[in-house]
Amino acid sequence: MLYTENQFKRHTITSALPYANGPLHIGHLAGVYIPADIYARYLRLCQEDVVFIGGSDEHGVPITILARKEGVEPQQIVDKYHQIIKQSFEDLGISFDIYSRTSDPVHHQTAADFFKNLYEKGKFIEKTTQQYYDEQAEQFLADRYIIGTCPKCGYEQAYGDQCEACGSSLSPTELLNPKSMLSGNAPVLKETKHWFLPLDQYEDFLKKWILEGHKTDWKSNVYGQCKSWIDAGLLPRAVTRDLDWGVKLPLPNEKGKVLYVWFDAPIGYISATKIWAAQTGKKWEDYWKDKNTKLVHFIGKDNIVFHCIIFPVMLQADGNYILPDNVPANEFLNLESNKISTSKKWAVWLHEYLIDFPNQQDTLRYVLTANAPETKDNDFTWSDFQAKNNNELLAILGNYVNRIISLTHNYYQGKIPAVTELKNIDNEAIAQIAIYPELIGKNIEKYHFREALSELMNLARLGNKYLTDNEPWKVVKTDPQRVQTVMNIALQITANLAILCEPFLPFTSQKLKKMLNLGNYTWRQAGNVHLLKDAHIINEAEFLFKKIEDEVIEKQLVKLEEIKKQNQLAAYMPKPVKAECSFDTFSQIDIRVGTVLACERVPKTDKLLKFVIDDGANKRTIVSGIAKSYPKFEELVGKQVCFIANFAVRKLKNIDSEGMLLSAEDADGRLVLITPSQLVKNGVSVG
RNA sequence: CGCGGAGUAGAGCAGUGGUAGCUCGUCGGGCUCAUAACCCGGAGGUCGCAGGUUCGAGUCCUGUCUCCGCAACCA
Repeated sequence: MLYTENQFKRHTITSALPYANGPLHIGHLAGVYIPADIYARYLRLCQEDVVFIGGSDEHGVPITILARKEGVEPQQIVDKYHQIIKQSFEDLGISFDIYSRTSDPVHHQTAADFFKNLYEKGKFIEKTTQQYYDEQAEQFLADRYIIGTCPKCGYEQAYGDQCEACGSSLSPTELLNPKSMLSGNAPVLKETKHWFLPLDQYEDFLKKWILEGHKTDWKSNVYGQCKSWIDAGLLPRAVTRDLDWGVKLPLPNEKGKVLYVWFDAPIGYISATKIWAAQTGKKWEDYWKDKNTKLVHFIGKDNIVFHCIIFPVMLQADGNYILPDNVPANEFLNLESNKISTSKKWAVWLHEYLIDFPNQQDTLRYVLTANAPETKDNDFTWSDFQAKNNNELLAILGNYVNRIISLTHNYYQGKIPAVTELKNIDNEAIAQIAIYPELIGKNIEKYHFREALSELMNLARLGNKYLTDNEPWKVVKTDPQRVQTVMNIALQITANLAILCEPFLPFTSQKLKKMLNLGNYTWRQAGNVHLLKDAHIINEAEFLFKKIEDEVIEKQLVKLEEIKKQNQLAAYMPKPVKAECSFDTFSQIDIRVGTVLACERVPKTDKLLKFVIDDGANKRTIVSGIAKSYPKFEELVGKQVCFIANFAVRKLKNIDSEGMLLSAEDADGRLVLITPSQLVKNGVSVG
């Protein structure tokens, strides 16, 4: 039984299938899986009939490219990441009823059947087009895998779909001198036949269903995005690809073609349901073809068009399926002000988090829920992570539980005391407690998870205030009867917290129930002060949360700093070669080797070091601006360096500098002195 | 002038016409059962900018700047 209007018998909850070409990061969790998990856990606590589906998306071109790069079969790539991803979900407590994968035979069969069915009903249009083909790699090329010269700005590294230098969108045939990224050869145009889903024929359906039907209940970002697509006019969209990795096209005489990954991926939701139903003795059709089933897709904003336009059109074309009731897409989560990026490794990886923060899953779940990008892109920072753990989770919730349990053991040896007499202040607290299940539940049902979590914390705040207002530690000396009542209610609040925190903080809920010896209650059974019976025995207190110290956060920040540096190095592009220079011009410069005799900082400067160099004949002073790159400059003494010997003397900070040290500037701006690879005589020339 | 979303206290976020709110931080006080945690109170914002509609605008309209995402074979 739910709080908001509910005409549904059961719920099918899907979460976007993560692409199996890399591990999961906090962006995935915050955007999709935590909200979906809260929703699923909540509905189960409300005793609703729920199936919560996840799985790996294992097809598509990037996986074949990655496999080629690593010299393995695509199957090995997806096996590897499927395992890692699945494990991360389990460890984080994402309570999928099934976590499947699109390489599963049941999925291949389901997707092929789905296509064949639409094909036989004449729902597709066939078109033959010219497309670039790499003869050496023996495959057709996706736009992104063709590089050439941009016809608009002349940039030589433009992609087949877009020039990153001037920003204009391109089609591969516009590129001058196109080259395949696979072999480096020039691709050739070749005819190929594909099947298209005529989205344009469904415009009226989409207008009615989304623009009229979901104007108020869908989130503004989702609705706006759909409206924009529909208003712009939809075009037929290819549902097949020339590729050998994916679901084979179930038509005779059509070798080397597979279903477009976006056609097959959402069918993964259906095939996963089939597998789950077979394992549990349910009927999968109930969850996909019964009007009394509520279908909800949890996704990130990049996926809106596929879940709101394309997949619904597929379902509608079939005609027997239900459509999603809602698609609560989240915006994106940034990390320390920068976009999370798998390729740039700018991410907090879940499998690493679990090692660095063992048994602290709920801290991450809490932080990502409290700061979820529900209405706009939000930022994850480690200092915020620390603050939310220490000052909210631990201080408000963890500490409340701890003070109550400790007091119960101190005063009553762990036995729940009976209520003696209720005063106004108690009745007020009881009335407050009663509103929470509905308050939190309604927010969850409206997909306001951030708000729901904040209300949960308010219940803990209520407990803290109730305890402070009643001061049992004082009253116990004069009126022990009164303390029994206060402690009983305070304990009942703790029991309510144990139940109501389950969707958000499942590990904490588990621990808390164990501490209280609390049985399994449904959501509806919470909200009152009769959860713990008189004289019921509770267990010893244990900490729910661990304080996170500065050093731990510092370590994470250093890790990110390191990644930033590596990215800078990786992104380095050599500068264009300078204009031609004659040998005569070059030989006017006298470059020599010398040994550093002394080296010291020039006072009141940031960058300057003063060197004394043995140039074979004399000592010479050279001032060089490399101090930032050599914090341990004293270690340079004794090293051989190269310098320009015939520059005119130049005054720097009132020191005569007799030459210039040669150094290479690394991609990150660090200066590295040039030094002979073997010991040579001081004063010899370099040329 | 492609489309969509967003710009509100130091930070992170609510708020779709009627005296500007929440969490954290900060300052002051109280308490001492509790992982220096808890409770109370204060300070702090001309709601990106400029116009307009209205008795009244963060909220509606127009323009403008900035950030993010998407642009249909990047899955």
